[in-house]
Amino acid sequence: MMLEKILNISVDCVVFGYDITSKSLNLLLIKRYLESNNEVLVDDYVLTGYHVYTHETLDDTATRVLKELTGLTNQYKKQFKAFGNPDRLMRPKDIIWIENEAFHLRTTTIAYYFLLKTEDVDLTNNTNGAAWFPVNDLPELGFDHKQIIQEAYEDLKEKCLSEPIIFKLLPDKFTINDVQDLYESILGIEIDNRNFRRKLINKKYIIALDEKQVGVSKKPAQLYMFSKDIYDKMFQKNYLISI
Amino acid sequence: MMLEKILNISVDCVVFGYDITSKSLNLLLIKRYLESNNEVLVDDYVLTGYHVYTHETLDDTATRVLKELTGLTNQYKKQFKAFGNPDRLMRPKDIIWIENEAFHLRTTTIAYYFLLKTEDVDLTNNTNGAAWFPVNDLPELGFDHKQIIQEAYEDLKEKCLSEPIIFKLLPDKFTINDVQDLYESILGIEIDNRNFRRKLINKKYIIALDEKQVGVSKKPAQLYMFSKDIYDKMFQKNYLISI
DNA sequence: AAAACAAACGTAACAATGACGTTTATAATT
DNA sequence: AATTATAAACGTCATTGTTACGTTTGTTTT
Repeated sequence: MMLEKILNISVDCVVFGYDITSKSLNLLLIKRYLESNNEVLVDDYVLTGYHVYTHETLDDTATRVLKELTGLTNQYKKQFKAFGNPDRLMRPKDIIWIENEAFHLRTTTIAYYFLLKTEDVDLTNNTNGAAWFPVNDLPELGFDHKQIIQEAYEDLKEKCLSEPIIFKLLPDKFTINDVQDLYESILGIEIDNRNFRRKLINKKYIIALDEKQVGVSKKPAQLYMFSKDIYDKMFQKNYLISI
Repeated sequence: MMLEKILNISVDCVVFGYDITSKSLNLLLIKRYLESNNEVLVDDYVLTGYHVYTHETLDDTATRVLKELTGLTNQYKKQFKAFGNPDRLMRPKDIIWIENEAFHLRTTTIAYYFLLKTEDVDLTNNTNGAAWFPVNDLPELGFDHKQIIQEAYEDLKEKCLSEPIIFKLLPDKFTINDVQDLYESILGIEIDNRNFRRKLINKKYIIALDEKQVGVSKKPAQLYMFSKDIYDKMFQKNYLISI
């Protein structure tokens, strides 16, 4: 018998974290493990997510989910797509009873991604098996979360070319090479350091600080910061049509 | 008494249509009018939309909604955002009864936009008061549809700069000036015709036909077509970082 | 034949990018 | 204290893409 389905809405969060030390762009995933009668039913990783409380906005839900997992608030957040295929049954065995009728629970998820620094997240007291994985070396993933991650990553690749969101992944003070390393990690390309350096230094919103790197055993690099104020002020749409 | 809300999912469609004759970018909206005891309760326009059938994908729903309104299929379609504030009560007076408990129906909508030609839509037999409105001269809008339209338009403005979606709004055969007029309509800017012309003509995927305009009382313009095949083949990501 | 119109052409100035050699500042090593 | 390794920083040149604008060409209307 084919059961009717009722709709449910959740939010899933793709949490990107950059580890500046290892120059690795990572994803925060949650371990899922279920066994019954010595048989392993589920053994994989999933995104963090939760259903939408009735009085929350979708953004509220995403913010809450991130906070519960990492303790962090005020991180860069972007809603990038809704996934709602009819076969998205989060718990296929579960049946909901309404008015003596049985329903499957069909879950549509609104997917967000976050950009933050791995060093800002403390996983030591974490009880749900959360762990970081490099985006290019992910474990087995549950549900359709592989696809969700893929689409989030594509969106990130595109957006980082035209908007200064890259600085959400970096500490407040960074070197030019930090930025280059990050672009190379995200895009999987190599960039000429001399040209990239000149390009960034000439931007008015990339501000040289009175500080240099400390604790390095070579010439310490100049530290810079990104000024969102200046960026926003000087940024007028130039409408470059590049089709 | 504050009722609990239950969740519902719908799809709303922002239908952009370009009228090449009047050079106007339009939106297809539906008249909403309700009165009771000679009192006008609702008198405005809304987007077309419908709730998601349980066995449909979200894309299916959008396709169905467009077909029911215009008869058209295979038009350019893009899911651009989900809107799900808790105060989105589509029919505030309506109450749903489940297990002898009363619920408000909270509707989350997955918003799509379509790009097509007004001339492809036949509204003469239409019964639901659908009509075209220039994007810059919209009537009073119901629900939060003004915001949804605004965000769709922003997305379109951005996307048309980097992807050749503009040709979805034009007939198969067009002049260079047609393309320029459309860009000027969408972006609200003026473009130097000579440079724009050269730029486009030099693209390998803008193909000159063996035809010229007919029925014009001046020098007939060369007709062109857009080759998606060539575009896709020659388009390799160049990763231009332009922050 | 002349006027009107818009497509099409040419060229110069400028800005952005990319490739690559050279110089400079610092820390570790000897 | 001198040397060396390293990477930041600088300079130059070629190429490409964009913008501005004067000029020419082809067609239709009068």
